[in-house]
Amino acid sequence: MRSIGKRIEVLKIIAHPVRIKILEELVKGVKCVSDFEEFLEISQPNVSQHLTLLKHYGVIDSYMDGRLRCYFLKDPVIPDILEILKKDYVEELPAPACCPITKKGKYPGERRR
Amino acid sequence: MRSIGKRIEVLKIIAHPVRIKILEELVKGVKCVSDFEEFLEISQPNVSQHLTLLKHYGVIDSYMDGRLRCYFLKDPVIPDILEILKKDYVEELPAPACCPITKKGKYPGERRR
DNA sequence: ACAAAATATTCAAATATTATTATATTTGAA
DNA sequence: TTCAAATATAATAATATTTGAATATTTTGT
Repeated sequence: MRSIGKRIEVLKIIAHPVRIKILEELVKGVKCVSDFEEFLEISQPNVSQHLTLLKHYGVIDSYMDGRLRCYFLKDPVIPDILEILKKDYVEELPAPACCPITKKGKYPGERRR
Repeated sequence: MRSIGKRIEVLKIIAHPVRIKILEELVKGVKCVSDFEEFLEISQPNVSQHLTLLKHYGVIDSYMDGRLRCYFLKDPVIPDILEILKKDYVEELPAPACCPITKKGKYPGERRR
């Protein structure tokens, strides 16, 4: 299991529009570089760069299949993260009750912005 | 509800060790700046910068309570993300079966690294 | 062995992020 | 209304990220 620090690193790495798209494809199944090149609208070298980065952080892995390099998901956190990104949150969290006690002590004042 | 792009932005913003610590405190309840200053080992201006950033992206919100500025969680995605960061994943995702069909066609070759 | 297809690497430029330091603002109390 | 506590802002310097362009590598079929 990854340390909390490593998990935060992974979170940072996947928090990129192109890489999220890549991962959304990979949860559906294996894809090779030229498959991505087709539906992401970026250059082949850039596709490779993103894939290499994801692989370096252990998010995905790959194998050769003939001439094609096929990528697949490895880190089990990914499906959970993607699910949360799509989840329907209707409300904000409830605002806290007035004037909670912090370590600095409770103040009686009215709330202001 | 946020767009997918905005959600990815939020993901990126929270993917920082200090900001994760801040959020882990805030899921427990309201905290003011000097509370954070105490247990995060960073300067007061830096604490404010992280809090301001989180607030700017709508992750947290705040109110004045006397002299203290109190921060609290706003974005409902945060508890879910924090839960995932702590979740115990025992295994990697299963590797895909050999030689799936990609858009480029199925290759018969043996797998290689 | 050679050529072509598929993918990776390298480098540089542009941009973004981070933490530090110094300074400013805001608030309640005296 | 002045002072001090609490917090915010601004400017800077250091570092990291991102992309594009050019080039290199790897693999299979011939």
